[in-house]
Amino acid sequence: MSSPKLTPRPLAAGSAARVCGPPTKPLSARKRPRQLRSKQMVAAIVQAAAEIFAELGYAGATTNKIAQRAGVSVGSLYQYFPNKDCLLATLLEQHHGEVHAVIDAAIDTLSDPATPLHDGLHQLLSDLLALHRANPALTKALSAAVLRESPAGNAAEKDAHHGASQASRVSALLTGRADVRSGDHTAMAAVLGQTTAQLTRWLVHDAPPGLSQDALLEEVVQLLVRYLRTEPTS
Amino acid sequence: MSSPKLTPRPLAAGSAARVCGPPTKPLSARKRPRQLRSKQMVAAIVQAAAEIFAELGYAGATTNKIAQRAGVSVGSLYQYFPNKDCLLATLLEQHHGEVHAVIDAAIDTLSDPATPLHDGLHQLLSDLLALHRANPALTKALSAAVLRESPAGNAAEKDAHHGASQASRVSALLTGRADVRSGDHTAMAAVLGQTTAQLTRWLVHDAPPGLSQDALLEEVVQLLVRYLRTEPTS
DNA sequence: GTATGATGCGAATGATTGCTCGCGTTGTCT
DNA sequence: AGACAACGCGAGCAATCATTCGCATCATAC
Repeated sequence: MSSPKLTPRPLAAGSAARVCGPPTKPLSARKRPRQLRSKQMVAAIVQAAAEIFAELGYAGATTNKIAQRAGVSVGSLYQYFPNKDCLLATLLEQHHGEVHAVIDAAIDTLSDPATPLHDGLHQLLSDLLALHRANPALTKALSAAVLRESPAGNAAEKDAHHGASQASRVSALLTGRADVRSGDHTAMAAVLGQTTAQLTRWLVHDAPPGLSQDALLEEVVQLLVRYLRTEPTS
Repeated sequence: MSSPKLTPRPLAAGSAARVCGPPTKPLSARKRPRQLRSKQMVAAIVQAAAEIFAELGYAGATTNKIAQRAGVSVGSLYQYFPNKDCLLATLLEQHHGEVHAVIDAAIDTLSDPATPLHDGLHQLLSDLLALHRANPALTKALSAAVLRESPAGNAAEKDAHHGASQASRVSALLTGRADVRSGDHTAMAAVLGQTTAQLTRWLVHDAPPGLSQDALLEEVVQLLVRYLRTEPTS
């Protein structure tokens, strides 16, 4: 449906800037943009892909539509992106980069013992929310696409890698703060991370009607703060 | 890609037991199984659809493969299911039914003030986990399919409806229990529900390696209990 | 200025798929 | 037995899509 099967798709991988489709052997890399116009073209294609994926979702998007929106021909698109999945991988990588930046900032903020847990988490959640709200349709499409199997192998790996490193930083953070209760900080960091990620998505994409976003955001912050803080007395 | 566009797919909706594709006008219902063999056939098709969706995901599944697995012809399949989406809708409805049953049971359990918050929530989480573990691949495929737009319109509606009724029951439950802190119980019920749903999926499908499932389950229970309970002192 | 490779193009290819249609079978009623 | 309807079949239609290929155009080195 979207990958090499018999004869007409023996091609493999490489992307605008890196390899991308790592499944099979013949890892023939794709061309890299050298001249100015081709770099602009790649940028236009990525932008168009973001729009089309946002509008139609991964399944509904077609490489022809993306090329058309970008104002280039399909052939040109395939000159820099070996296949549709690589477009997705590029977008995913970009988005993950933004998310990780926000998280890193939050980790830094909370590394200062003077920052109240509540404030740091509130800041994190609002930043994440703002990020998703900048283009809700795209983030939704990306989340959906990630769920399919074999989305974009190496983007997932890269994300998992960075994610793991962040998880250990968070774990250390928890251990370092006096206002965080003791416990298995590794597990707590994992729960914290997932809860943040999942509930952020929820707030942006399926906000329950009739409840204020701000109120819900504060509820989520409460959820996290109460989970982490040392009991007032106990 | 999967729905009527020009001329060759003017058909509309109806399912093995109910209408299913509510988008356009000509709501010509599908045949209903009357004789025994046709009922068996419908059951076989549903079973095969569950297997194929689980193995290949929604996108990878084809009606021909499903029919083949069920040991019937495509034509027969289309006699009872107007389109691929209806197969998904049927599976979704079935799964939602199971989930809601578990939740209802938990609500009942927790309605008894003698049941500790922790125990009731632990029970809920483990039941949900068991449910997902019964067929992880299928539940994963279903979650992924739901994320696409226009998955199966009326299954989503039905679920939303039942979900809303459960949310208000949970809200009342929170208000009724002495060990639950005061606050916006409507919002809290929403957060509670989402957290439960999302983290359950996480535990089943992306369990972080190196951490015991039981330990993580207990962490999630802690997350919820600490969120809800009245502060030991304050 | 002209040779050479990078760049760009888009019609065409080959495969896949959702779904229909005409015909043969089985079950039921009388 | 005869007749009618429910049932079941699967080749094939019409459409969609990812991807390719041969050719035209641009940039640059000489």
